Amino acid sequence: MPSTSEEKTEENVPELPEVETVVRELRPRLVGRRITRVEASALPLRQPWSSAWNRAVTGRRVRELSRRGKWIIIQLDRAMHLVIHLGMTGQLTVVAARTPRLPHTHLVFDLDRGTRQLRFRDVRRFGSATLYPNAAELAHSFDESGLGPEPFAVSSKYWCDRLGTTKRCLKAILLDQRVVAGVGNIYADESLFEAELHPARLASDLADLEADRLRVAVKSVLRQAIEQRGSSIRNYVGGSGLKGRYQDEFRVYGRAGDPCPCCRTPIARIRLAGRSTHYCPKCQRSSSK
DNA sequence: ATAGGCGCCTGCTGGC
DNA sequence: TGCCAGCAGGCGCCTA
Repeated sequence: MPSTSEEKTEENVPELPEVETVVRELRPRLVGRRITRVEASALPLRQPWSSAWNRAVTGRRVRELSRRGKWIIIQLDRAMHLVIHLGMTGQLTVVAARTPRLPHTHLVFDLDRGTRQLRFRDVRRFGSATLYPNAAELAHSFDESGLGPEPFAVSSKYWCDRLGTTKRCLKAILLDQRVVAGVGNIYADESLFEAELHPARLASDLADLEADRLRVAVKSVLRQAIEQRGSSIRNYVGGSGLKGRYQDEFRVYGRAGDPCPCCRTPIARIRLAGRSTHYCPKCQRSSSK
């Protein structure tokens, strides 16, 4: 295991592959450790950290780390669950306690004898940390928000049903966490390119074959991104100090004006579902084919 | 049901 | 050189 995990100052855009990478890298550094002290900054995150939670988590051991969509789930003793969302700029790391604390560090958990710390840093504070007393409360919370299935568990039938019964465009569908959990702006664009589908196409206008092409493309793009440890646009994510490499594989995202890797047509950039959207006007036709 | 807009928040960039 | 508008966007909320 690498001995240090330095934090970087730049930002990242954590979607499913980045969150998965964080979970994988933190798991061996966190599972089995006991939280011995908690320190919260004065500035609130999206979900303010309650001082009562300090007492609740102190003394508990970390049992397991998992991921659901873009949510990081830290299971503690007696089924208590600490759930973290990285928002836009969140970073979760385990470091030696002596490591200088960077600005915008909002939560610090001392581990074991205080030689190491779990730190949550978030420049824009779009992230959150929430404590659930048991698994049922957590499940209820996910349920209430309507969080959709994991991309790798989406069946062909579910997907075609969901797409067939909505008048929304494909980009909006992919960004909707209730349809499928974990896809954000980058992987939505990359998946639509992979599937050769125009982001503005109406979901209900797709033939089942086209819809399924998108389902498979999402899985494929996410899987490859996870293999590359996610994307580091201006930085990297995670606890091991290794950069993600998937940003080198982007075929449309952030490449407006660049030649399409398939046909050399300049990549277009439009605004869709309130997000900047990148696509190839030739490979991704707006009408069915 | 769905689109669109806003607010949250900070840091960077480009135009003048 | 300096200033400031614009932009980045996940999510929850609001209105039309």
